[in-house]
Amino acid sequence: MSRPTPFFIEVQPGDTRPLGRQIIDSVRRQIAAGDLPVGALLPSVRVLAQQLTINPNTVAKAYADLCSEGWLESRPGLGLFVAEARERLSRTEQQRRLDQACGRFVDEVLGLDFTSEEIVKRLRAELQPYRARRA
Amino acid sequence: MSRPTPFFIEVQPGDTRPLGRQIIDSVRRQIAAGDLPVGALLPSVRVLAQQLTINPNTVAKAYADLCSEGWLESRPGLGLFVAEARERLSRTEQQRRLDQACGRFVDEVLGLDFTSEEIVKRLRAELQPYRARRA
Amino acid sequence: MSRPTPFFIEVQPGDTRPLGRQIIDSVRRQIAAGDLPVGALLPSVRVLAQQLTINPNTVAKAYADLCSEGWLESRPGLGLFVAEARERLSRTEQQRRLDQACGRFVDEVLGLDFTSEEIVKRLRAELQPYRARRA
Amino acid sequence: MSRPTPFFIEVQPGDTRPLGRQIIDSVRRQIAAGDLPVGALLPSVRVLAQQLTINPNTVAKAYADLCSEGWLESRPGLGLFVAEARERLSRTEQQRRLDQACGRFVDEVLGLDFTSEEIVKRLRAELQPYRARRA
DNA sequence: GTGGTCTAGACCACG
DNA sequence: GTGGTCTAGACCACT
Repeated sequence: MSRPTPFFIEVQPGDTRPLGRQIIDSVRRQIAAGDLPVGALLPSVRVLAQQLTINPNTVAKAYADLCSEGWLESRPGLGLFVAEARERLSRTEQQRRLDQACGRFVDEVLGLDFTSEEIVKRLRAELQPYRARRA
Repeated sequence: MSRPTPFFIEVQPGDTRPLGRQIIDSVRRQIAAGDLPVGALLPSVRVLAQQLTINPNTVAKAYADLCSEGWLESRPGLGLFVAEARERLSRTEQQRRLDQACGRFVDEVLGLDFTSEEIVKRLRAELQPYRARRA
Repeated sequence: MSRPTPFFIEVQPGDTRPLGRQIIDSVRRQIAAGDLPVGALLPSVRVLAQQLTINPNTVAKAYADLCSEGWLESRPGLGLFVAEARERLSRTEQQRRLDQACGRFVDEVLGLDFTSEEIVKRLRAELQPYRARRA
Repeated sequence: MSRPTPFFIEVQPGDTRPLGRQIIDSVRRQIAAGDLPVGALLPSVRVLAQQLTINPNTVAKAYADLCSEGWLESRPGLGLFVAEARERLSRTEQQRRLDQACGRFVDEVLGLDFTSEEIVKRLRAELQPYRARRA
């Protein structure tokens, strides 16, 4: 019987993202980096809510989103587990999302005085840890 | 006697960004790409609003934001003009914004089945046209 | 459980500045003087609007400007907070703004019968309370 | 018979002040610095308007304001001349204007990372040329 | 409850 | 004609 994997999320005071987003992004990164292996059990809604001193509804909503995105799986009565990696989105949908992300990214860095190469280099560093799902 | 530079912007129905954001992003890209040269006169608030069939205040707000970001300059009674490029933000602030943009970008592409190289290649293509302000 | 810091702002009838400007200037001074510490929660848009008997949009606009200038930070659903101080503008941009402010100031005091020393003395007094961000 | 003193005003493209303000400020500075001596004849409204390629109404309005502030004097049929220096405003009114200018100035330099001494030093330099009216 | 966005229409200063 | 300010009221997402 697996106990919840040690699970670290902190709500950063300086972070302006909505709480739910912070949880989702954090879990996704930990899974993608391999820190949360497939089959790992996550802390329950109420435990995590208490730990972060936030509203349980916020946690439940974040978990639900992670399930519908295919990162987590709910086994009723047992809890939430990290799901097997699987292709969920069509190729064209994935391409669409990549395009959209690239567009937003460029909009955000447009006025900054960096060369394309500086930007790409910085981005590579950020991408580096997350190879788990592809290998 | 400078007439407004031909100026193309369309409000895409499928675009989820707020209207004002779409205007801001479009103008910034056209300036950064060199399509709107320094000193160019922009279409008036009322004209653009009518052209896009949106509320003039929405346009005015977008223009105002572009002014405070240093892309445009207002001449009372005359109109809005593309401003001289200048390095407005401190180096550390620029780095902070690049970091933040990279973080958001990775959060968006995390579950997609692309290699880092595929992602970087796609991004390079998106960045390609915008060298004006740096060269 | 932080309640909004007691927050005093009054719309002066004799003040010719736009309402939004009065709010912005007042908040900036209170932050710079240390009366509003980092992390302090500001009164909500609706509450302040009611307190000043002005339109909520006017307050929202002022708050938004303070955010984009880096004085405040928005946490969706929670409210607006005094942001960590950070050097946002480049040195040359800061110099540019100081030059511009000096120019405007001299234009305003030109014809008044004060010596430079009288003017400087008066200005020192005005500057005195605002050392918080620099010290 | 005095001919118009050589008189230099340029409308700066980078200057965002209204045209009328630019004229007023420029004339005041030239008088206060002693470059335009008492009794000097200014170029006529239509000449200056043509020289700057702006609307004569704008020039006329600027000249009228300079007259009502006591910097210029109109001798009907002859033209506009630099007026004798005289105290036009009450002491309390002068004090009120100085206070107001100091307030605005501080509002403009608040977020900049300069010490009071740096600011005062920069301002002294700007004030330096204008002693004519007080001596 | 919070802020964010958009619409609609008024009034002002500037040219 | 231009942009800038303010008011009024609607709808959305987040907590």
